[in-house]
Amino acid sequence: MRLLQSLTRGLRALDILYSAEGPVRLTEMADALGVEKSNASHILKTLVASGYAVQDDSRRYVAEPRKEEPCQGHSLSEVVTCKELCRPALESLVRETGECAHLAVLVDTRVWYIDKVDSTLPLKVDHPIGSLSPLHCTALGKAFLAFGDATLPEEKARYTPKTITDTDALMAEIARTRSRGFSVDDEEFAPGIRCAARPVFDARGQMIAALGVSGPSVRIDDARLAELGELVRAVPITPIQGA
Amino acid sequence: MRLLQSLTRGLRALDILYSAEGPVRLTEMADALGVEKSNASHILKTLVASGYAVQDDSRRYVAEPRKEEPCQGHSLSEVVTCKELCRPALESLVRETGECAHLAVLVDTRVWYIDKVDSTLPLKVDHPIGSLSPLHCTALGKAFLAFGDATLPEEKARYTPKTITDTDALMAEIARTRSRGFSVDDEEFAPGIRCAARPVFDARGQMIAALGVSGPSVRIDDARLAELGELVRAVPITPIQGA
DNA sequence: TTAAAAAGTTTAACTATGCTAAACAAAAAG
DNA sequence: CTTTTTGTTTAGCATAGTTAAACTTTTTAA
Repeated sequence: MRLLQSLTRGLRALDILYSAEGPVRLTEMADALGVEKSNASHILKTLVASGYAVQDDSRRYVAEPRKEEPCQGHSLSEVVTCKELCRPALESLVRETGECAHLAVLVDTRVWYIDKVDSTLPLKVDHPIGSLSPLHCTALGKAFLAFGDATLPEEKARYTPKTITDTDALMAEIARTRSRGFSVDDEEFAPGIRCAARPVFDARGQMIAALGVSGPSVRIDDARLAELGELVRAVPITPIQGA
Repeated sequence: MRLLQSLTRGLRALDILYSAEGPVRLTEMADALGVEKSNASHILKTLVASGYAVQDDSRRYVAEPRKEEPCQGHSLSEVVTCKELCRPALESLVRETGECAHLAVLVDTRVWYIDKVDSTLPLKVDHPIGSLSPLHCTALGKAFLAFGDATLPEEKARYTPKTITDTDALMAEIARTRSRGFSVDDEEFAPGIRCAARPVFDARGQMIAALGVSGPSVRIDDARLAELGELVRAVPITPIQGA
């Protein structure tokens, strides 16, 4: 086995840049690597040319933060910020529709309810905050399937006669959701409950949450469900600042 | 300026590994770089030797995730797993003590309540799930200050006459908390409420959540508070698997 | 301001390094 | 078991990478 000297040294230089407090001088680097400064210069220039480092205005070198995936998913901080920014939207939806509104985020293969505003009517839906629901039979879950990067679960449990358990049928439903701009749940998770939901995006255009309105079927016929969908879709949300 | 060929190629190989879906075969890499496979082999071996990649059992290469900060904080998935694993502890504490139990995670400068089990008694504490509270005057927050990596907030608002707003006094309180093994809140956030809390750690030994029991002061004298603290500290929690 | 020193870049030239090619070894497929 | 594919090692030559020295630029000192 033949280890490549210049590559080994270059990677070592990268290590040094990563673990350094601040910017690193050429001479320091040459000393640290135990090579001539001309050589260190070539190494560092190569790191810069490959996008692994940058040279600041005082000619010192800094490691370029790896872009790859800044971390998969959203941080707790982003999620809470989103929750707080979506609150007014939830409240105004409840005011306008009389039905309750929910906010949820994607966690692996389920949605996690992180906020809600209750309906004031005596007959009402109540998914408690902190509860988790499946993706394939809830409006919030379908929003993640249609607009987020959730993957269709293999297992699709049946909760009601209306639950869509066929993969192809669900794919078609998701395609419809995309073109419509909002997702619906027509008594697919719990009998007597209908729901319409939309995606909420972060500053990078990544879906971070789903926001929905749900109520009892007795108050929500097809026309009303479409109306709720449009209202949910149109409700203004303060843009979430990039992290 | 002289750019180093083998270093440039090595960094390009790293890029390919980082952006690849799964593990990369030697031959693919050689093709992608436009070099002989023997050369690609040397490059990859060098990346491995420098700790930038690893070779799996089927001899394919994967980029080693940059260790530095594996990502700050916990993922939603870890948090929900923790919540579900802590549920039995919350329930058993409520059964044993008659008071209510809460679970919270750290979000920036506040704690976020993500689960609770209510007391069955008519006079009870109720921090709703989804709400956020400050660190310096709650038992859950103090647990993060003492056992987690929360930093002491500059602004320490006064909520009750007992709220500790002096930095030195709070530091002393945190030191006491560390040696005691659990934190307490003696009517520092809301009059008439006392609370005892403990940290919950993940597989890496990082604090992920705080778990506490709280009740009305009329039922909780100093001796009872110490007793609750010991109960909270001793309650068994299923270890959280590493991510 | 000027001179001296230090830090960084470029050039030149030699040889050790890192390529290609080919042989060898080890898995995987048939 | 044989064949094919994939990965590793070896050999040897050409060149990429090293050192050393010249040259620039920036910083420090006078």
